Parts: sequence; structure tokens; C-alpha cells
Amino acid sequence: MQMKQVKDYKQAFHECLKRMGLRSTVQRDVIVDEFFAQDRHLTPEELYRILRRKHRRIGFSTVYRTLKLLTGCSLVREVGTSNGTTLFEASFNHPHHDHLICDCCGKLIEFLDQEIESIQERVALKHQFHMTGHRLIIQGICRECIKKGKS
Amino acid sequence: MQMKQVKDYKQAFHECLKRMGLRSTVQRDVIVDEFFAQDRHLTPEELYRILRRKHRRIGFSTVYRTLKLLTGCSLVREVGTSNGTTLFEASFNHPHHDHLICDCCGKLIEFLDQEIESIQERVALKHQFHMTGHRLIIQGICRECIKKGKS
DNA sequence: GTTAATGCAAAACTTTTGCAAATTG
DNA sequence: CAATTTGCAAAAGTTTTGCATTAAC
Repeated sequence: MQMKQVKDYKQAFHECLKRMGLRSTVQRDVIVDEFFAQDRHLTPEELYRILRRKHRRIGFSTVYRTLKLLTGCSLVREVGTSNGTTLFEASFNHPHHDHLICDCCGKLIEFLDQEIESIQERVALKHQFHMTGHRLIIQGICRECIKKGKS
Repeated sequence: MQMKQVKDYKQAFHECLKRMGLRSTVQRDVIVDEFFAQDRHLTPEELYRILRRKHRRIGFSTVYRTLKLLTGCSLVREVGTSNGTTLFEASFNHPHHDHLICDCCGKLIEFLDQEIESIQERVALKHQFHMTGHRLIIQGICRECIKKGKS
């Protein structure tokens, strides 16, 4: 099962590169592998630090450039910004969802509410908008932080 | 009517400053006035450029510091980020709402859907989250851009 | 062998901060 | 007059870019 999944995102990436007339490189493979292995929200900086531990010769710019590529291939999406840096998450085999974010500890919880989804389409329709996507973030304090009385 | 409104946000600002033990200054007044006169979404840089045209002696840092203050006083809120810079909008006498944003021309349309609002509270409750706010942005192509075929 | 991609360092951004001078209450 | 706020310049961040070198097709 694990292998199937691994094969899939990589295959999709290589196909996308080929379609765009771009080349597959060692660095691009290493980056996409590490990103999908982590299986969580990452900033470019976190990803870079993880990569450096395992593969000495990787540049920050390559990480940025590859994340942009992956976004273009719809394998990765920008979730939002946290403390001025962009947060990315895998979107391949990871269907759309929204987020609860804890103002206190920064924890991110994913959720999907079908009603919200369909109301959004209705709103877009009403304004004669061709909806291409959306982003919903609910801010608040999570259960653990409430318990700890951290406000 | 116009005068009433003008008096209100300024009064609220001064009261908030006093409450926090902070001082009213010429610069803070100029900035809040200009922000509310514009009555639209602004980046710190746009606001600064507008201010500079009218009042030569204003520093960029003061604009940033005052925007932060105004946010703390709930007179202004952060709407999101556009091209790496923060977008602010007036929130005094400007109740909560969400946004449709055109990927093509950048136009921002405000909307409010009560159903979405209440479902969000339900979602927060389900995850035992104490919701303090939320942000919903629907991306897409607006009617005008569709017509112009700008895709 | 062409052409594209990399790593590095430097640049370009936005936002924050330290500090002497000015302004406020 | 004591304490806060300002403007400036410099720092601190993140992200992008220019360019010689390396790697892919």
C-alpha cells in the first residue's frame, strides 16, 4: 500500500514535468519524497532543514523553486501564512479541506463540512463568479490550551 | 451623517488609547483619518504613499505601529495577504463579512452568509474549539473577467 | 553538445527594532 | 519634566534572482 502511494505522487510529478517540458532531477525527487514522507504542514524553511540533515548539497532556492513547481503541478498547495512564512501541505491524494488553527499553540486541525462547501458554490453563483477554489480558516483556542488555562 | 461617522471612529480610537494608557498624537490621528477616508482595502505601503503625499513628515514605522494599534482596538482588521503583503480593512462600523477575490483582476467582493457563519460555530464546537474569528476567501473569476474572456 | 537546473551569494521584499530627538500629558 | 512616540536607519525576516558550474536529455 505504502509503495503504491509513493509511486503515485512521483509518477504524477514526473508526468507533470514532462508535460511542461521540464527535467526530472535528483534534487526535485529528493524534495518531493521528503515532503510526502513528512505528511504534514511545512514551511519552506522546515523542509530545507530536514533536507539538509539527509542530503548535504541542496540549496534553499531549489527548495523554493521546487515548491512552486509542485504547487503548479497540484501536488502541493499553500495553506496560508503563519508568522510571515508560507505553509504548504501535500494535496495529491489529499482532498480539499479547511482548517481550525489554534491562536495559542499554533496547532492545525483539518475538517470538511459538506454544507459549507455547497453554500459557497451558491454564493459564487449569486455573484456570477466562476469559483476556482477557496480557503476557510477558523481561528480560536484549542481544547488543550483552554484546559491549560493559557487563555 | 458624514460628520457623525467621522466623529465615531475617532472617538472610539481615542477612548481605546486612553484605556490602554497610550497617548493621542498628531500622527495617529492623521493615519486613522486617512485610512477611514479611503474606505477600502489597503496595504501598509499604499497607506504610507497616500499619507506622504499630504503630510510629508510621517515614517513608515509609525504607519506599521499605528496599524497594529488600530487592529488591537478593533478599528481595523487584517483581511489576508496579497503578493506577500498584508491587506487591512476598516472594521469599525463595518461588520464581519467574507470575501470573493478575482484571480484575474484582483477585485474584492464582500459577502455575508448567515448559514456559513452558524455552521462554523458548529464545527468549532464539535472540535471543542473556542472560536475567536475566522476568515473565508472564495477565489475565482469575476463576471467582468469572464466576459472579457481573460479566463 | 545544447539547454535547463543547481547552489551560492547577493538582491529585493516586507516588517520590526534601537535610539536620539521631539512631543505628549 | 517624566515618559511615550516619532522618524530614521539599520536589522531581521522571507522569498527571488543573477550567474558560473553542473547535470539532464
